[in-house]
Amino acid sequence: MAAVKRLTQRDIAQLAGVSQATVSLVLNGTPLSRSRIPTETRERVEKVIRDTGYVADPVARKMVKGLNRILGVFTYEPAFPSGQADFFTPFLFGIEEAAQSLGYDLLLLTGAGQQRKIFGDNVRLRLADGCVILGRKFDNTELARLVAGDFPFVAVGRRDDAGGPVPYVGGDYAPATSALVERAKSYGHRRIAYVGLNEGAESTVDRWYGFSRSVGEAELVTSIFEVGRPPNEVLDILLSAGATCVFVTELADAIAIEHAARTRGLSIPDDLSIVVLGNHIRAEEPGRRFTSFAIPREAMARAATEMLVRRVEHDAPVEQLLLHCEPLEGDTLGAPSSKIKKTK
Amino acid sequence: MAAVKRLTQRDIAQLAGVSQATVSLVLNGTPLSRSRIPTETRERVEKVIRDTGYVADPVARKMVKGLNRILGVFTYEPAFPSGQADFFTPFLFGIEEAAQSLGYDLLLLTGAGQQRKIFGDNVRLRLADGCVILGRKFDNTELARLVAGDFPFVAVGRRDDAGGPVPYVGGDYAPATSALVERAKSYGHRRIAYVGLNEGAESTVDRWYGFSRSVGEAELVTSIFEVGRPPNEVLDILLSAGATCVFVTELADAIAIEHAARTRGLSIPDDLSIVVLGNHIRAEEPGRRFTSFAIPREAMARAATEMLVRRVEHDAPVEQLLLHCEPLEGDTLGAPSSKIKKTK
DNA sequence: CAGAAGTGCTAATGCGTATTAGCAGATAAT
DNA sequence: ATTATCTGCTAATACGCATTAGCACTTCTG
Repeated sequence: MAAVKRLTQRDIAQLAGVSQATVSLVLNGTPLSRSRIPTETRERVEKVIRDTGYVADPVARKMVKGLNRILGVFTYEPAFPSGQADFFTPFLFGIEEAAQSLGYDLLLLTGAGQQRKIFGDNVRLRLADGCVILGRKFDNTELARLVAGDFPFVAVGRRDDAGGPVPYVGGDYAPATSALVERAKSYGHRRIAYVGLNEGAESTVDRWYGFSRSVGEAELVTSIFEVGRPPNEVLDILLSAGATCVFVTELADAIAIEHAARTRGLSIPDDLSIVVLGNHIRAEEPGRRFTSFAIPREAMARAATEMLVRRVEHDAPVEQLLLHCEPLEGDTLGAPSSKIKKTK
Repeated sequence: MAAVKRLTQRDIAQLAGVSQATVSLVLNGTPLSRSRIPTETRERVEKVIRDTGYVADPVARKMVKGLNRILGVFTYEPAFPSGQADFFTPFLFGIEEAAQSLGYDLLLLTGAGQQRKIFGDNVRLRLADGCVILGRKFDNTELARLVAGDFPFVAVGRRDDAGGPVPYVGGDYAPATSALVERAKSYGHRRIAYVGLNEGAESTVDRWYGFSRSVGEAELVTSIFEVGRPPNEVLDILLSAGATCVFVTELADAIAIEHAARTRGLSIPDDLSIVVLGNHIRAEEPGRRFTSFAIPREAMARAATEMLVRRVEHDAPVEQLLLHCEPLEGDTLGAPSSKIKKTK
């Protein structure tokens, strides 16, 4: 309706019959300077502020102070599309929760266009005091620039050095994977397979590292370093290699393999144990519950947010934190059937 | 680590032997003013910029330009908790999509505590250029203040006047409900019931309005204006009233009623048709698909965001938009069985 | 009763940029 | 030769706020 003219401190000052400086002092004066403003005046100003709903312009504030009590959230992939929703939602929830309790608002950076870049001509990121970065795969050039620069940020998920240590909070996938391997071995599995990528994103590498350091040479019977291959084909390879247990990085693959196996009349876990490395999708999925480990997404996001605030407020040094991933019992890992054992 | 002093245009100017104004003009002068700077000078400045890696401080830039290109998102209920997730996620997705394509970032207001108020002390809504408001039920006092004020906002969901017309984008529930009633009647239903609230939130009122204007006096055999009543009790009432078809506003109630009916050996839709007024939860729910209508949540959110930007950028007048809700075929609405027909 | 200390407030300044008005010199037009 | 136009640049200002120095006045101190 009326012109989109933002209220300024000058307007407030005029309404309250004081100067702009006084308004500013009322809003955020030090206890020292505050004591020089009598209660009467302060209340008069505060009333006008309340009545008008005035809030200091964060841009001007940022110009002079540097801080805004706003945290940026940058996601390399669009955050909400349904496909990604189950992946990002817990993170966003955790970030929101922590931000709220720390008194920060969230600036969701929409990535402006097709290419999501932190450093575009839209460096709007800097409006925030700092930034949480989400995504399966990061742009390493940008990460290096961030590390080199002086803008506070924290990554969710472990990141390799990028011209310096990257502050992050991640899931401790390697030991979690190792633990599952040990569990499989203690069940008697001696012919184990791996299906999934073994390089690329750090999270992938960590899983493979944890797996390979616990599996002996003799025990790893086959590995399929790709995702989304036709399940029957995968199953053929597994069976002909005599695998009694398969570790799968992607839940979707695990589901497909399990389905294929059942179709052939195989029993799980008797004829083939399946272990998934991380609960990628909602846990309440109906039907079979895969043996896996939990990824504490909300806790990771909360910790990352708190770490970020530490960096923003106290210029804290770079921290790197890996959170424990609890094993999920599930019902797809068991002792191999004696029949298969014999064929070995 | 130590706060390295950012390069400013003044530094660039000094290095290039020109004034700050010239640097600014080189960076973003109009073709008009640009033509007044000889190539030689421009290239000298550009070289310095390239060599130093200077980037204009976006904060200062915004300061002088006025708008922040930020849209606020205010939700009356916390947005992310899993219970609400299915309700809010499509909206957030739509908002994000539209904001992105329009070049806006999103400021998620974290609501800071238990009571969510727009005009609280620490709600810094006004950081944004405008605001999208989400929620099942609004605070009418606040809405009135918003309407009276000059802060651009758009509500998602129809809203009654609050001291003036409220700009909104909603779902057109009344005709969608009417259409389902007509469909039921054309199947031969003459004894129809209604289960759900009929007053309160606008969306509720619209459903009841659409229902009651299409159902004749004689056809409405009973109505239960409450939610969450024990399903067996509800079913008793429906059956003793001789209803052949029941309209339910809450999916949860519909599920409960359907379950109770099946338990008693009733067949749906033969013995009892069930119509749900709106797909409140994810459509891909396994099992029975209720006859209902689709709520175009993403489209609503997109339209609301676009409307908001229109208001922010061009000071556009208040608009009110209701989007069509497509009927969902489902399999819980069919012709009443002749047996029941006879009992009538 | 002079000086010190305290009180209540404001003018002035700077943050880094975009933008406008306009200056000095050169060239063209009359 | 005088004015008009163009060229190449810069000074000055505004954006909205936080912050410092300090003014005018009152009250206390010795």
